[in-house]
Amino acid sequence: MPSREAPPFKPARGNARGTLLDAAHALVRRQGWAATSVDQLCAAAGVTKGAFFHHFATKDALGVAATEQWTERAREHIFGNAALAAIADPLDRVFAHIDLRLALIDGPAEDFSCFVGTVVQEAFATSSALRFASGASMTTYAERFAEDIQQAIDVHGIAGQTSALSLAYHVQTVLQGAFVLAKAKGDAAIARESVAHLKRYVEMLFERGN
Amino acid sequence: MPSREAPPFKPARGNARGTLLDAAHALVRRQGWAATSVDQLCAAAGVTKGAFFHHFATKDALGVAATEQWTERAREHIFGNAALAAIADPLDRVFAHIDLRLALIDGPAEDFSCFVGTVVQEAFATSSALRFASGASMTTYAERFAEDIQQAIDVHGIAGQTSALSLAYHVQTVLQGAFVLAKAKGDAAIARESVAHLKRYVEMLFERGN
DNA sequence: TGCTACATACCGACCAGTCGGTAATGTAGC
DNA sequence: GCTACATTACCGACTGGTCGGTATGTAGCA
Repeated sequence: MPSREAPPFKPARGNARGTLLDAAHALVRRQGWAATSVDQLCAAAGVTKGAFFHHFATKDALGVAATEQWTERAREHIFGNAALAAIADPLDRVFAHIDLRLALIDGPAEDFSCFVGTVVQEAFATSSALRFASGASMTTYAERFAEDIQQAIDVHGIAGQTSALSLAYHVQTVLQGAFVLAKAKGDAAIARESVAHLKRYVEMLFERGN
Repeated sequence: MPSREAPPFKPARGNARGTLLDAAHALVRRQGWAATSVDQLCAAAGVTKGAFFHHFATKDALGVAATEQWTERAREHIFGNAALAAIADPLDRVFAHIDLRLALIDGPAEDFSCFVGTVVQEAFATSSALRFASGASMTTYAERFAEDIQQAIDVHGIAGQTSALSLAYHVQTVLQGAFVLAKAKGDAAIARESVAHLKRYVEMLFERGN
């Protein structure tokens, strides 16, 4: 018999904040920002309302924190992907990036769609804090991706006067639009098809494939 | 003195339904579906709650009707555009279509963004009625646009094995994504840039321009 | 002892939806 | 062309429940 009694189902003190952010990512992607209540978030995270408002001053503040965490996770999973980062040729890396995003589009839309895009679609006009955080998230991703694209341009050249940053934003646009179409059609295939068009466009710009 | 007294500001019987649909298009595009309450819709339309539930059984039912009206309006404004329909060469018509969509992207996002995309982003998993209506709206637009694209392919040919319908959906994807990016960046310019990328892609597919 | 990390109970505002009623608009019979 | 009745369009007070947020208390750790 241990001197300590068995853990009496205490929900582990100290991680309420992180659990709430995870719950936000899951619930908001499924049912949107406004339709997700603080009570629902607390129930999903297994914490009480007191814990919620201990960590976040308002629901909006949680949204901002969840957006920042989402951005950080995206950086880790996509730009931190070891196999992808190991690719020497920057253009190969750009295509591998697109292929990675394509591969992630599978199953129900609530699992692959973007938390940030969902939030900003609803809140851009009514919450400047959420609008600003969402804009920063998109900018961070695009600027980081533009670095790879610029390297590819430097090595291989590109058709027309396309800028790396503009192309990076276009990739984001296609992904965000693909999520919307997938939700409307109830099918991820339509989203993958659009990303395939996008990939072909980039191939054409770099005069590769064909 | 007329025998009839002056009209005592009666809000014109018989158009409550249409006014509510217009209010829905405006309010939902600005603040999203869930954040738009029935009371707000009534206030904006200048009708009472009694009128609302006389015409629509539920809030969802109004959403379905507003989606159908949105689809019809899009058909009129875009495919019914006289100058566009008069273009003889189908490929010219396809480019004029894209240019028209590009020209509409101006001012605040709540004025050019898509009602259907906004609704389905929030409601796809929680309201099958709204999901279905949104899917039908997107399908209607894409299938109609694909007719023009198919004619262009028949006349001019196209690179690769691209299908007209797939390309039509891709155009829609880029537009929907452009609306999301415009909201996040607080700037329509980023949306126009993506549509410019899209136009260049179509030009390359049809080996035109450059 | 004092601070952090919660929990519990509660608040007024607002939510979608209901319901009994009224006024305008057909419509059928004579 | 007038009455009787049916139908449609609309009104607004009301309901049970949920909303975001607050006030106060407490358990665990330094």
